[in-house]
Amino acid sequence: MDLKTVDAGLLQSRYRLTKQRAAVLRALGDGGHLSAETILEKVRTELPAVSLGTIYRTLDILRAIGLVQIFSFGGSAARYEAALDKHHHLLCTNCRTLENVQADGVAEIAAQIAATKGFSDVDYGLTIVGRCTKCAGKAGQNGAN
Amino acid sequence: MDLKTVDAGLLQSRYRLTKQRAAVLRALGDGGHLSAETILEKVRTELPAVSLGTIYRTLDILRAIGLVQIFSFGGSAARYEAALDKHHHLLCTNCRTLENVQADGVAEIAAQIAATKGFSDVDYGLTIVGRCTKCAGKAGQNGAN
DNA sequence: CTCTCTGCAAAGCATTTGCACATTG
DNA sequence: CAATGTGCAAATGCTTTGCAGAGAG
Repeated sequence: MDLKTVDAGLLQSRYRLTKQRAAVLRALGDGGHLSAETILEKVRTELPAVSLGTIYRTLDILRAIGLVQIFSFGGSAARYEAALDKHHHLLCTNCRTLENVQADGVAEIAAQIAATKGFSDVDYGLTIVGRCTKCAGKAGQNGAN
Repeated sequence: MDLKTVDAGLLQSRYRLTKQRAAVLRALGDGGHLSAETILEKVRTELPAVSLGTIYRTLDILRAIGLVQIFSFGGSAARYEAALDKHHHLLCTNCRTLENVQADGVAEIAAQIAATKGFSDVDYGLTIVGRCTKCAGKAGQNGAN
């Protein structure tokens, strides 16, 4: 993630650019899908006193500005990622690994449905779940929303 | 939902057919997207002593058998519905109303991506979020996973 | 200087679980 | 009967919040 964009995003907003916020964005810069807890650990390597509350508050702000995207799936902790390109998610229900994928055509389908129903300010997300190659044996879970 | 299917589903499984489980399925029969709490209220009209723990345990079993589908989105309580046809979800981020929609072409897209990545036992779900006609003014949320 | 942010600790909710008793097959 | 399910209540895990002091602009 481009730090100029990051700082600009915060500065242009009504929010202040603090070292905690910059650190959270830096933690997400590597492109992973991180839980709040994991982000806390990463941020604490530079700022040992940060609290989990601040992480959550920061992530919420960054989401509001559009710099961060949340992925939450059934029960366990939500995962956060830098909002770069539009993409979809491929989740292994066994090892819970999450991967980004591109999917042509979904945008049109979603836009068309939304238009039919009179929705505005539309966003959409396709989540594909299953067993990844490494987890190909084992008991199965159901449902992808 | 067809009760013959329901009972058969439970009987064919290794699970017992208790009055609580039948009642939960009946509560979902009307086709709504219900929270565990709402299901509890409905079930208590016939079985006043049922506990929330039992509702959750039952829903989990019914999901495992494939009779029930979960929809969970960012933070708030999950919603459960009878698993009838394959469909997708249209969610108003303001009033949180949830509607089922059909979407041609998504199955193929998802199957193709899953195949490329070597996934097995695949399921997928498209969630479209936005502001419904009734909520067309107001501040906006972000992200659809 | 003023207003916003942070750390801390406590609270909040949704969901899960241990245990003794009730029920099913 | 033996195995499984249930109610109750306590526990858990993730996330949010109130407050007093610290920091940004």
